[in-house]
Amino acid sequence: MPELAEVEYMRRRWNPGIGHLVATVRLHPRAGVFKACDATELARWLPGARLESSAAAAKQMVFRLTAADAARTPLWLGVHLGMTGELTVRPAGLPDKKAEHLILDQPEARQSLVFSDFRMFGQVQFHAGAEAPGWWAGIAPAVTSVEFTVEAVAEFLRRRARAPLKAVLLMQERFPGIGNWMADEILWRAALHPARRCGELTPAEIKKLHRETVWVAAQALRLIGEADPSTPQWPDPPDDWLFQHRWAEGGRCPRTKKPLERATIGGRTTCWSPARQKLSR
DNA sequence: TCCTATGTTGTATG
DNA sequence: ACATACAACATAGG
Repeated sequence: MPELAEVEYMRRRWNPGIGHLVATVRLHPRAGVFKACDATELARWLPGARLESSAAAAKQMVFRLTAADAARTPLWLGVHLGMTGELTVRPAGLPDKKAEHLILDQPEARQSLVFSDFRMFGQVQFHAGAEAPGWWAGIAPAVTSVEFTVEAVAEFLRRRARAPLKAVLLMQERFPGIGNWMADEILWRAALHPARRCGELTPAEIKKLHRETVWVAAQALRLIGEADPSTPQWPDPPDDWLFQHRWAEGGRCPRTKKPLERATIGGRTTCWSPARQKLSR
């Protein structure tokens, strides 16, 4: 279920593995999570490699390793968590569990790095070589970066004038890392109805949308992304966020105290506060 | 049994 | 070619 900040939190789960060798790799090559890569390449390159560093961008993580060959070939191990993906570090010797698709054993550190995903919407990616692979280098600039400008958002909305706002906020090529709950949170804070057509926003509304996108992403990264990754679950945002109320039966808007509404918009379950977010202006 | 689920992609249609 | 809408993917839980 992870979006931008939860992905960052999950990336840090494997931090205890950095600086240690991967002695063996265990995987189930027929699992759907290996569809986007060649599982035999993983099995060939990872044994003997050292985990050097990791990074996250949007909903994608990359783990950088150096191979055991004479050339110390740089390796890029990508993980996308899909809906139910999870990373854990487990003390060596404990039994494998169901839906664990990729296990990197680090006996030197008496631990294993585990990627599990029971629904298998997640994906493992892999590349050997100095060049950054497309699945990593091609990710759009972060919404917290200077490249994410009001003008870029305005242009993007203009080209999708007839689509509902909610659908467009989920498009990773402009809003990398934004998922279902963040999109609802942004629209609620910007006081924009999720079904509004992108083409009918005023410049002031576009500015507000941009500002709240940056704010929600930055705050989520601070509250969730920087939390202690050894806890069983990442922390939820505070009570004055829509997040805390959007699933509850009879949930109420934390600002207006009026009932929230729910419907499928842009193909996804969407929650908004009718008292704040109006369709017509 | 039917419905839901914090994601992405392929395909059909406009 | 581009924008838009939606089924499909696989599984568990209410």
